[in-house]
Amino acid sequence: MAKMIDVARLAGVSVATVSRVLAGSAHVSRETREKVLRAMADLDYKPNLLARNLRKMESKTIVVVIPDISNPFFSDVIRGIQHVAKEHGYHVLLGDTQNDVDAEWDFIEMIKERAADGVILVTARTSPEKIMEMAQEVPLVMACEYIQGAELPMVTIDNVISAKRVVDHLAALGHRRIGFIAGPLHVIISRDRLQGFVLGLREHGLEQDSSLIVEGDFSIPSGYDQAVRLLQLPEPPTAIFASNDEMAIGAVKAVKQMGLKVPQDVAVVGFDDIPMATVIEPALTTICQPKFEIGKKAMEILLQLIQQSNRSHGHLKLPEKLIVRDSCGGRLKG
Amino acid sequence: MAKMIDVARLAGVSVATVSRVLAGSAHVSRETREKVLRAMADLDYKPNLLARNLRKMESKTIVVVIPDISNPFFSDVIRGIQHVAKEHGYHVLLGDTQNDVDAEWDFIEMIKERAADGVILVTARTSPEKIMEMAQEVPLVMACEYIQGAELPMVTIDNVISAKRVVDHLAALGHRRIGFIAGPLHVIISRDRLQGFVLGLREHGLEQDSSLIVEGDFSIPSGYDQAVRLLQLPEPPTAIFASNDEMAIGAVKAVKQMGLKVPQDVAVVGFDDIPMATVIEPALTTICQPKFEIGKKAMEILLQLIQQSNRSHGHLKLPEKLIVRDSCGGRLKG
DNA sequence: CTGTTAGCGCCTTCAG
DNA sequence: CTGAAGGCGCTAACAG
Repeated sequence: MAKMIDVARLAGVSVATVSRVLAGSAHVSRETREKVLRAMADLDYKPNLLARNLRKMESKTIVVVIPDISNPFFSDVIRGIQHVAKEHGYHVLLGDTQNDVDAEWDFIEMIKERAADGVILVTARTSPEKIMEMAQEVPLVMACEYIQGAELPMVTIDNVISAKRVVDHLAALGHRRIGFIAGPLHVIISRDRLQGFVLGLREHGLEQDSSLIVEGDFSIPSGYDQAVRLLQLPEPPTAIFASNDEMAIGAVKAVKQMGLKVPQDVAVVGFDDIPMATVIEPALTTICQPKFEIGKKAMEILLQLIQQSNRSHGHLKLPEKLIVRDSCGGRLKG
Repeated sequence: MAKMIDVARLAGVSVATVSRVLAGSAHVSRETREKVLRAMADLDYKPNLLARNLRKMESKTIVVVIPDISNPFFSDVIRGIQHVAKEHGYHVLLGDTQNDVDAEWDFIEMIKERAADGVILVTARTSPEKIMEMAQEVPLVMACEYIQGAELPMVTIDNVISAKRVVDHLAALGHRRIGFIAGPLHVIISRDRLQGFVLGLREHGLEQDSSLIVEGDFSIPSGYDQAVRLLQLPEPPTAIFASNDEMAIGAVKAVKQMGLKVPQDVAVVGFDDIPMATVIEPALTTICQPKFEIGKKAMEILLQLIQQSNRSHGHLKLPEKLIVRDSCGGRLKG
């Protein structure tokens, strides 16, 4: 593998000049540049990034920490991140934690080892304190998840408002008794969605029956189980709002299993708009998070953090969209 | 950020000794080791990987090149890769090409820039010649995809046999007129699956009507369109075998749309066993590739390639599984 | 516009 | 068992 000095010798210049050509510096005469370029081509020269990185004390790499790459929700976020990363010459290291807290922290610490220049957290099971402390020292951005009141860059949607919009939709359709399958309540976005749900209920003067609120774990089976619970109530709901699409899919299965129809007997709404939402029948009405945009924005902010030590970013909330498909039907009869 | 010399000074030893402790060398007395360890802890010392990598001329990073991270098929392969990578202290760089050939090549070339020690190709749109040439020079493994007759490590299933097994299954169920939706025929695994299909037909003495073979592009809409074509034939098939699950899902939609039932009127089989296959109704009978295992195996082989220059690996074929769900029903009536 | 030179932080002989 | 010293290949002052 040819190195810089080989190019320099072949072109009859110094390594500094070669380096300048590589950097696209303007302070090189056209003919010298061409000589160098030719020598590089002749030798099939590729700069050694290991050396460059050490010299510049940067890795041109960022880590994106996600709980589980198999979860389709994250792939669009990652695509957004990679899109911006690529434009700026950054590589994206995959930090799939498989829901392991230690793994999460290991990935974050890669920055201190200079194996990465920054980190985007799309999951945060580590304690908020540790994360906030780390964010003081290294470029760190949170996406999708966030920490309440934290002074660090976070890119999410407004989960409260989004959930409330679903209730608006359901109320407009005539539903007055709505069941809610919450996500695990120890994560903040689950609590936000619940809060938005309750807010909507109140605003539309709908029943607030605590037996209509159940808690799942974001999985299809838990959506199924909790939907069964709701449907077995003495006075079952006419609509079920699940806090993510997986649980909504489970709920649809439960409704069908009990011999009822979606949306005629029970309307179902999801959250996130994953690809599966269009495959299930009926296609799911759901909230679409701008996943790609969230990834892009998170990466853009991270870049700013890396370039200057500008720690002045706060919580950015991107607009979500309500996608109306078939799982809620038209207006309720009666 | 403390560096090695700081630790050395605090512990009253030389940098060489600190380096030895870091490497876990046995040639350090217990008390010296403890002194050093304490100094490292006191200073919160983290080795600078940039420097280490340059010195050892390695990046402890591998690139996994995939066509599209949003395609759920690949996430399990990546998980397998990451699982092994992690065990061996390697990082995984994401090479999502978005189906762009140039991007593919750029990721492969990262090895020459020493930004990665090896590459796993889960897609290969670059010319076989270029890839084979590159494989001579750098550690490279192919997974899922392969190049016919190439002398490089490849980990896949046997697509011919797998497809034949599907025909076996359908034939056993009594189907004699089977439609086949091929993948894009310029990719080899599509041709393999077609070949297996024809082989099965022949073996079971079934009709070989060329109008029963159509070509899609692995997408849901193409599966839908091609299924419609098959069903509109004067003598439509009683079963449709799609070359991947997405097309099978499209086919199921087409069947239903035409007022027919799966599996009663038309059986449908897919290929790959993606998560969606269990969500669609009826749940898809399909071929399950050992994706996680393929990823693991590919990474293990890559590691061997990196460690020794052992280029003696060939084409490894892992066993697939036929997953029987509901989309084929029981035996055909009559 | 071009060349010389001093490191970046670490690992690894080679001595002792 | 421990220390001294020479680079890995590149970039960025500093000179000229």
